[in-house]
Amino acid sequence: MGESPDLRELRRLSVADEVAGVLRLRILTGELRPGTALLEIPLASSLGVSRNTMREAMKVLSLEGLLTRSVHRGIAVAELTPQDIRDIYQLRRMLELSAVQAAEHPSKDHLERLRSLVDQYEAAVRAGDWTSAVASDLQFHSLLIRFHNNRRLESFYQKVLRELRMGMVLVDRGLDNPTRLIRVHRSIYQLLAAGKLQQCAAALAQHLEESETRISKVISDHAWARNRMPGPRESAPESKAV
Amino acid sequence: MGESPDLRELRRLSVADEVAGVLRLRILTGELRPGTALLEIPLASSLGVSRNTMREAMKVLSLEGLLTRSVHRGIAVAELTPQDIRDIYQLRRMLELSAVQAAEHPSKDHLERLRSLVDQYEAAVRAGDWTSAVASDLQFHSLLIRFHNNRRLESFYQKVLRELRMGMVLVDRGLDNPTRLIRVHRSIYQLLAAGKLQQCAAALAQHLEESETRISKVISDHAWARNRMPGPRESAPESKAV
DNA sequence: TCCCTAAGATTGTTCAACACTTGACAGATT
DNA sequence: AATCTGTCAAGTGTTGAACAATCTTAGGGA
Repeated sequence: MGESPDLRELRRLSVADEVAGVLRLRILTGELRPGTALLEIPLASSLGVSRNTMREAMKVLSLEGLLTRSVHRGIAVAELTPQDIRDIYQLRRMLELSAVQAAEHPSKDHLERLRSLVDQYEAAVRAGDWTSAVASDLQFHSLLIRFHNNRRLESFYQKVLRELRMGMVLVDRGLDNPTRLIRVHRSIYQLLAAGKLQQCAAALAQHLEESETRISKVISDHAWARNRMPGPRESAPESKAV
Repeated sequence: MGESPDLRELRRLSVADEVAGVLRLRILTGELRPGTALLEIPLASSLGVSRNTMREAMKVLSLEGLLTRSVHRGIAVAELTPQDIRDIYQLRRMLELSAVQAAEHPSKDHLERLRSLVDQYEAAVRAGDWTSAVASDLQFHSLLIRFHNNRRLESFYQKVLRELRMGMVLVDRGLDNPTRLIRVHRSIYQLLAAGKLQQCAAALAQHLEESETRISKVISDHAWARNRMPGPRESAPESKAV
């Protein structure tokens, strides 16, 4: 297929990975809704890549838990069940709270980045750009995990939050009081920067609690259209025996 | 390539996933040593599959962290750095200890499975089957995580332990005192079953400490053959920006 | 010796074909 | 009418061959 013959910027990424990136974005922004079936050939040609490349990209996303594949039946954008929400928030509590409590000597750089994300979040909310607000929100929380100083944990946590983000984008548009969340984030940041780690953890815990309540309510309300695919639905990503 | 025309047992797995399974096993048993370069075409034809299928399988394993790929330069079995060991054991402490402490009301079935793995471990050690011993060992620890009752966490943890297992198989053949580890495992199990969770956690903590010391010593000793690939080596699995 | 270039090898990507599953539909059977 | 069965189309799973892009290596020239 005819490509733009640019050598944009010495790409270090394979086309397949770029395609995975494009799809990931479309899923996370809600442009591709959960449950949507994805056909290999139309999707591949719409992006100007071959079917094999598209398959590689889809393999990536299905391992990330953003797509679910059942053999010979097709691929669809993953859907979050109430159980998924419960799992994810249990992990958030476990990992974010202990991260904050481990933040004895935060680096200037790290704090600065957190503050910047609070600002971005505020700007996005005020601008009404909900997709971008959700992104800043989750990036903020993801950055908290960095206090554990463990790359594996960080990449796992980003994967977890990506799954959540997929649900949040659809969910929170009609949020009653978004400016309140700005204050909450800012206060979490300030307590952290002031070294009041226990208070910070407490604030964070309450924030997570409210967040889970809100999203799990909406998710279970949306459980109407989920009556197809009666087969046993695996909520965890593809995996093999050890 | 000529296949066996059997319909063995209505396979629910794609060939690509089966191939991934074969390679995973070869890596985890140490048949494929860390650092080994993998060529697509020879490997594919040796398993009787096409190159595309082999690529899909390799994509899976590289996302699992068992293979490292650098564009246009090839794929190799991943190597554990001392930093990796540190990360992994930090996670093990964080997740296994809290799991044990959460085991207030263990199910009969769960306890039974743990006990069975202790037995398997003992049998493997006595039989001198080190590969299988390592497998039982890590399965035991992986099963501890189940007390968290969180599928995402469980599948993440299995991935982490797989990375570790790759290193352990090469490492521990000349272990000075393997029967001592049998006693340690058994005592961890017994404390758990007796509900003495704090003592159990303490024993587990010490066990992990010794284990880390032992393996990190051997890993850093083995750091001689690691002088190729001077480029920036990513130890975390492939990932994209959020 | 050092730099440059060309050749070879290997990966990245595309294309076209075929086999196999699945789901749906139409006709036959009761 | 309801159910069963065979057929068929759509879509995925897999293959094999080709070409493009890139890295590595070996020579050749200064």
